Amino acid sequence: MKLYNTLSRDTEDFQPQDPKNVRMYVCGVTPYSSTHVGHALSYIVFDVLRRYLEYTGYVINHVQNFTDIDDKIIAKSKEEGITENNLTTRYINDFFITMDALNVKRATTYPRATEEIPDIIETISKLIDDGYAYAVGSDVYFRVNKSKDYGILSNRSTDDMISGSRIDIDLNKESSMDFALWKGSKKDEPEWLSPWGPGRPGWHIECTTMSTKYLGNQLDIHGGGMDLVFPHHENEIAQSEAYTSEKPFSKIWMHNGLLQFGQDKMSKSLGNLVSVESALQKHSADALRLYLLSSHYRSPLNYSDEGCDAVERSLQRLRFALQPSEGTEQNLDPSNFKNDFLSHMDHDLDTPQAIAIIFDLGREINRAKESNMNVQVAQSTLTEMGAILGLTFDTPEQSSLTQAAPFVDLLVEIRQDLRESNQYELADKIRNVLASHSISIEDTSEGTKWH
RNA sequence: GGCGACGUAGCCAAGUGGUCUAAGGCGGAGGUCUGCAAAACCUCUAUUCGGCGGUUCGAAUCCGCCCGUCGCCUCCA
Repeated sequence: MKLYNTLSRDTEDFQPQDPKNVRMYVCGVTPYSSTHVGHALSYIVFDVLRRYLEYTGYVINHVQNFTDIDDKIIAKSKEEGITENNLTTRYINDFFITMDALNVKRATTYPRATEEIPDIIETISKLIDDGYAYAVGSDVYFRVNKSKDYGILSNRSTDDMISGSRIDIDLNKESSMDFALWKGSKKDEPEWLSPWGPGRPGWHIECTTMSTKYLGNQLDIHGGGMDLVFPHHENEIAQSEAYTSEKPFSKIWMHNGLLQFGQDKMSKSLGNLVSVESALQKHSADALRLYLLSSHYRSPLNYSDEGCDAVERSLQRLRFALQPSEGTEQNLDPSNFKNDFLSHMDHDLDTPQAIAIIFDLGREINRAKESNMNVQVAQSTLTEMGAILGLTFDTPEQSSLTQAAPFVDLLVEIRQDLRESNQYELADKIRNVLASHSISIEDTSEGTKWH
């Protein structure tokens, strides 16, 4: 399998250190607001990567963190008058409920920064001992100048960064590039005891501690959104390689393109977020997933309800293709479709092309059904390919209809009687009335169906 | 100022130098089926890939310049 590596800016053959097991670390969320469709994109992409790697025989150790302490979390909990832990636990639960609803497989381990403080302190201590970090009062900073390769991931030089910097220069730091590993606590802030005084970990260091602790010094895949390349992942590389003295920290760095909304990026600061919860009220999980996978994972994608609606309509055709069929003529052989599907997945997770194959097979099945062919093998292949993309092909539940079902059945029955006595005007009236309640009628060779 | 991405049909969106007179989806037009529909299926819907040059036997794909859109450099998936 080939994967694009942000580090080399090129597509490379994927070869984990261990031929059977894959160590994958995916940057998780900072839990202080509802899970939005941008998160969904990122985690669905890595879910598909994982499903595909598992399909090809690898065992995946997938670690995903929660950075459950930072400035935003502190501010939000103050605003709501609850503890930081209450706030983050609420949104971590929201995250799990959302991911389950999207059929995203659970990671192997979900470490939380606040539960790893002793290890984080140990990591920082070693960095200080080795000369990579220094304390100023109760703050600790990483000494960027000591990292010769700094900028290797985001392809920028420290000189450029300093000259174009929008950050106010902090006089405590040796260099404006240095970043905080430990932040001494201010008034009314949560704090943990440390050799440098009470405080909390800075952003970045938790990932170094957790990834090395749960996956070892070198990862096979490290992933996250494109917006994490700088400074987060750049700083992780600097810290981690300084800490372990091993390079590279991760063999492959994968970054998904960011979801746009209208003209802008969807982001917390712009406040143009669409929560997954609200998206799932309008669209099925399959439709949302298929929509997000319909453009390549490294391209930006513009989220729209219209786009999801279009995908929902297209899904209906696939669901139809999977309905049981009694064909007895020769088998439809799906092996070419499967081979094409897999070769597109092999090519840097080319889900748009893979999806095109799924639609090709769906059409082929429907065509074969009409000529009474046996399509069972082809149908199970279609289901299998869908499963690699995390699609269930489940028919969306119309829960509001279950109570009305006996009445709809009755109307359909009456309509059938009317049709048999050629009273089409009344029959069509029933159909129109049902249609106005979003219930559609289909007269098939096996009787009338409604949904 | 630095780094990077993208510009393909009415819309969304692939495209791994030659099988690209460019996948797939939505929408649209016509047809088969049907009492009529719906669904499904069939046919059609970009001789052309922002513009201009260049490399090559050959470019949507590589290189340069220009125009336009966006992202990162500050919290972010």
